[in-house]
Amino acid sequence: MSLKKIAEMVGTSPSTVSRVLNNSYATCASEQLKEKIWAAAHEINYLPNQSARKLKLGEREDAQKKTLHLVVVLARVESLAGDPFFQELYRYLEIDIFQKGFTVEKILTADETLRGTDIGTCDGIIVLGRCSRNLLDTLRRSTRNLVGIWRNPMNFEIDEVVCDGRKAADLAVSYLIEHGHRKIGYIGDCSYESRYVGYNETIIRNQLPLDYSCIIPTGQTREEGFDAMNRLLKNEEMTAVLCANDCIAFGALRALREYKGLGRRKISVISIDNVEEAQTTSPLLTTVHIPREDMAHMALQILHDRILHGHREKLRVEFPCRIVERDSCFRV
Amino acid sequence: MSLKKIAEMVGTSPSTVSRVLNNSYATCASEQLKEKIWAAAHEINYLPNQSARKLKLGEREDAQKKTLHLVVVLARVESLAGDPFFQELYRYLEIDIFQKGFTVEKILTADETLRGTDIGTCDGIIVLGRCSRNLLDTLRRSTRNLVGIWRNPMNFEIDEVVCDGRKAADLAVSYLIEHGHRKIGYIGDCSYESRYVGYNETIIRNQLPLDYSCIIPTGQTREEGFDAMNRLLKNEEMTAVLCANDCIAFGALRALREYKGLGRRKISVISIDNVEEAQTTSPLLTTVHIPREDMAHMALQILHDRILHGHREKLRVEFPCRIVERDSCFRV
DNA sequence: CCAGGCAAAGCAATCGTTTGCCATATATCA
DNA sequence: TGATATATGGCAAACGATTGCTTTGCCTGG
Repeated sequence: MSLKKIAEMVGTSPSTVSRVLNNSYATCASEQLKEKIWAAAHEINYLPNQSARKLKLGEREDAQKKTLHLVVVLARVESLAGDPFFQELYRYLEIDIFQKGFTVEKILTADETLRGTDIGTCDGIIVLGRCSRNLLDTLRRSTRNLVGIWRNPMNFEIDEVVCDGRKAADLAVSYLIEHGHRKIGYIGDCSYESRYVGYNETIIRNQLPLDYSCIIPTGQTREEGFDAMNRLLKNEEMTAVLCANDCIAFGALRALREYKGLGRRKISVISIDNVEEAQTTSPLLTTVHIPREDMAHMALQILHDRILHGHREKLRVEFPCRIVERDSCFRV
Repeated sequence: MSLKKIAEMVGTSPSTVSRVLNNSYATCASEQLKEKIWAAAHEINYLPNQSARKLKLGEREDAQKKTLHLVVVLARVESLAGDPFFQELYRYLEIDIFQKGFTVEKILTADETLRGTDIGTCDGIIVLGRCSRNLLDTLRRSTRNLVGIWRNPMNFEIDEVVCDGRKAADLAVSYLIEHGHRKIGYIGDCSYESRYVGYNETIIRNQLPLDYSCIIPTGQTREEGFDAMNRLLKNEEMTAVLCANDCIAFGALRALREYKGLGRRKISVISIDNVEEAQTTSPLLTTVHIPREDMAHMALQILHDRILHGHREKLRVEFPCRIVERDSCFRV
């Protein structure tokens, strides 16, 4: 299944076969020979060896080659691979890349080693989610076409497409405050997450009390959201809660539905991400939309432009987020 | 960033550098030289060119090589890429492969062309979801290590891991019948889907009337499920409905929640797949569990075994499915 | 003092594809 | 007819990594 075999079959040389199969030159073989070559190729079901192809073609620095090979790096697999936000984001990227006729390779990494991967020879890299400076430096050394998609602002020296988690949280908390809530809880990651910072800032800016018994540090799964909300329900003054992401909120909503405690309590729930699932929960989830699709498109566009036209100064595109009002928040 | 460059830096030959970096032979260089080589490699942040590596290593037919490269083919992108069943299935595969230290490449294809992909040189292929005989033949010609994961039995001549959609539907409908339902609707694909066949068979076997006004042929999105259920609600005798997959059911449940029609109707909803989202809907969805995780593991195990120990006869592993009882079905 | 053994390192071929350049053969024109 | 284009196709050198074989030098035992 190599060019040489085809060449032997029809009695010519590999070079001619290559040129015919790639349509490289109009006049490289007679019509008769061309036909025989195509026939032979079909007969043995020829597929070019991509390794050989890339090896040879890699030298050529012309960015006009038809098929770009992109790499998407997902660091911190443990926490990010299961997050529907990144799953949906990646799906948008993948479909878009597919439709453009390019190829992608997704690289998972937990310990940030990149051995065995193709990042050295690809045309561009997209990094998903916060990652270490160390990893980023490694990536920077292997390509000049590097775009990050973050949910937190990261002052790295690469092109970035961001949607600021601090602002998203601000939007959500402000929305709750406008709806008359004074005692607003928080469920989610409290260590690095800019969303937590946004929550904090907005509470303080509005001179509301910061009650640490209303703040439940937790992971980002449905289960954890469920448990956290059950704990939070012990606080009788709290009327609303911001969940750091939708998954947590799905669990929280379930806890509320199953709540059998005293009295009739209507707790408002808001969160951030607006993944697809938020359209069918009960009640439908009010959440802050992070424009994954737009972000994916923009990242790809920047990368494509970089590859074709080289580098200008560092680019930073920030997307605004917006509240999607559904049924999980009430006025008090 | 090539072996040659490192060799030049330290004043030796590429062969020696290769052997040192790969630890090929213990005695291939003096300690002093080794150190210098490692230092140089770190300095220029050397990463081996995978294309060159694969090209060279490809010849070696020994299956003992440490790092297997697998390919997962997802045909019919349009309909399958957005299906959470396949997303979750792929995630299990991906994580498992990642943890084993192998590499994967996911190939999307709509028109079934495989040009530009690496299927010719990989160690094994997994096919996700029903695909054409034509595509399968192409794949078969490029590797002997080929496993399909189907939701329908497909009598192809390759190893397959299946969970029979007909039986799943049978299970679901029987469950409804046991709960006293006589007029059971169906929402979903009616053209090829074995699930529809199962629905039909079970209705007939139980001598229930087959009412085509209760059967809504539709796609597989939440939206379509929502619309279909709204149409179905016009039929006043129907008390239960089987949705061909969970997504449809999510939309259907929402339609029920928002139903403002006459009287108090409790429609039972059951579906097939048991994707993660089914754990947080309202009401929690009763559904037939398709063991994606087990199927993924099994497929990988078969493939691994094939690669290491060659071929015996064709393997076919069928996984049983089971009802996961939650809150969306009622007794009449 | 010499044969044999081993450590240290290089040579060169190879994987499959592409492509610049060269060599024919045939056609065209002055 | 001789000179010049043009069609047709092959040669061989890359791309980067790996590895069998060779070479060189040094040490040791007889």
